[in-house]
Amino acid sequence: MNEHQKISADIVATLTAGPHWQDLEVGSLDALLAKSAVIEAQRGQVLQTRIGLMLSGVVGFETGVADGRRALTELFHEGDLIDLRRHDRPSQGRLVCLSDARLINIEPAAFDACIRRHADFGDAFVKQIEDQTGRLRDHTADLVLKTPVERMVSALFEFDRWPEVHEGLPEGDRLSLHLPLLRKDLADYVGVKPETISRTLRRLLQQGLIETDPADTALVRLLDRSRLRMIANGGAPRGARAHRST
Amino acid sequence: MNEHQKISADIVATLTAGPHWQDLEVGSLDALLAKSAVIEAQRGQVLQTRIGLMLSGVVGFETGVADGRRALTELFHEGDLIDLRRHDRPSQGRLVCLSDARLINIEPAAFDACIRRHADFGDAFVKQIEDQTGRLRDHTADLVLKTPVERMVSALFEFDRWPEVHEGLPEGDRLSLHLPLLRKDLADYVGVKPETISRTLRRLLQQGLIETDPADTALVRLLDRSRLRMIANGGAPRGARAHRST
DNA sequence: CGAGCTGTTGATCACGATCAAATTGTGTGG
DNA sequence: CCACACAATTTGATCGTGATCAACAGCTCG
Repeated sequence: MNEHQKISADIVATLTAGPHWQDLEVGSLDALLAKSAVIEAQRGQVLQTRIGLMLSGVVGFETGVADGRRALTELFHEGDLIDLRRHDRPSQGRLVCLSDARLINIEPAAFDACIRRHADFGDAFVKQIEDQTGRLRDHTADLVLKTPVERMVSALFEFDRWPEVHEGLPEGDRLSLHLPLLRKDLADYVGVKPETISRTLRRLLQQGLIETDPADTALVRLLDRSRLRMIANGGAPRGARAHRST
Repeated sequence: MNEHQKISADIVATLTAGPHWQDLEVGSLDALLAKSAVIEAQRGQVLQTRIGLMLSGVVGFETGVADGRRALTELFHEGDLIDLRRHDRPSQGRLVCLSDARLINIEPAAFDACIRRHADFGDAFVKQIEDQTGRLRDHTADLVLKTPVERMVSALFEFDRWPEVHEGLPEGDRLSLHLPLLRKDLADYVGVKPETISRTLRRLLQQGLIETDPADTALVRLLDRSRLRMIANGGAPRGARAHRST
C-alpha cells in the first residue's frame, strides 16, 4: 500500500499537468489505481503493458520484419495513454523503452470498469484517444507525402510540442530542445536510415537553420523557425535545387 | 420521421453484421439516431462529417501539401466508425469519398451522450476504436519499413479482409477480389506514384502471382497466396535480385 | 466530337539505401 | 586508472530504384 500511496501522488501530479485529465474526480482515480503499478524501465527494455499511462521518458511501438528492418510506429511520452488492445487480430508489434521511462501499468479490466462507472473518466479517455489518433494520422500523412528532410523537421516540431524537451534549459531559451530519441530511433520513426539522419542534420546546420552542441548531442537549436516551418509543411520537395550557399 | 425509420433499418442491418455492434441494445441505438442522418455521396465529394458510421462504399482521410502531393492517411469502409475530432489542434485534412458511399452522419453531442448513458455502446465504441487504431498502426508500420511491392501486396490483403470486395463473385471463388479503390487512390494510400502501381502490378502479373481481368480493371485474382503473403511480410527487400523468369 | 480524367508505357535522373570504414561514446571488468 | 568490447554516430563512395517528365491509349460525359 505504500506503493499505492506513491502511485497516487505521481498520478495526481501528472494528470493535473496534462491537458485531458485535469477535470478528473478523485473517485475515478481510485478505481483506476486499485490494480495498477508503477513500472520503471530502462532503455531497450520490452514492456508487457497493454494499457498504461506514461509518467516520464519515451516508449515506442516497434514493428519489424525478418531481415532486421525496424519501424517505430508511434511514440508515447509524458501524459500519453497507451492502449495496445486489439480484438480483430493479434497486435503485430511490441512496446519498447526508447529512454529510461516510468509509467503506470493498468489492468485492462479495471480500465474498462472505470470507463463504465465514471463518466468523467470516459470523457477524458475519448478526448485523449481522439487527440492521439489525430497525431498518428498526422505522422502517417508525413510518411506518405513528405520527403525525408520534411519528415525530419516535422518530427522536430512534434518533439518541440513536448514540455519535457525544454526542461533544464536556460529561462528565456525558446529555440533549443533536447531530442528525446537516439538518432537511430528517430530514423526508424521517420522512415529513413541513420546515415540519412546524420547527413540531413548536417545540411540543415550548413544552411544555418539549426545549431547543435558538440558537448550535448541531444541538444538542437531551431534558429530559423519560420523557414523550418515551411520545410516541414512541404517546402523541400524532391528535385528542388535549394543549394543555399554556406 | 420516415427518414429516421429508414435510418434505423439500415443501421440495424449494418450493425448486426459488423463484429462490434452486434451486442448493442435497441435503446442505445435510438439515442444515437435522434439527430443523425444518412448521407449519400459520390466519388470525389468532400464530407463535413466529424463523427459517422460507414454503411457502404469507401471514404478516406485526405491530406495534401501546396505543390499537389496528396496522401490518403486512413480508409473507412462498411462498418467502420469515423471519428475525426481533435482537441489539441485543428485537424489537418478532410474526408473524401473514394467511391459512391453511404454513411450515417452523427451529431457529436449525441454521440458523447450515448457513450455516457449506454455502457454497452461505450464498450462497443472502445473496441471499435482499438481495432481501427491497430489497423492504422499496421499501415504506418508498412509505410516505414516496407518496400513499394511489399506495401502494395500488404494493401491487397487488407482489402481482402473486407467482406464487400467479394460481393458479386462466383460462389467458390476465394481468389478474386474487387479493388475498392482507383489505382490513383491506392497509390496515395501506400505512398507511391500511380506509375509505380502500374509497373508493380505488371511485374506481379508476369511472375504469375496475380491475375487481372482486362474487362474489369478492378478485379484482381491472388493466384499464389502463400508467396504473396511472404512478400507482404517483408519478402521483397531492396536490392533483392528476384527475377523469376516468366 | 473534344475535354477531362485514369491508366499505361518508356526514358532519364536525383536521391536515399547500401556497403564499408573510421570515430566517438558508454559501460564493464581488470 | 586503463583496456576492452560494444553500440551509436559520422563520413565517403557506389548503386538501385522509384520519381519525374513525357507521350499515348482508353473511357466517360457533356
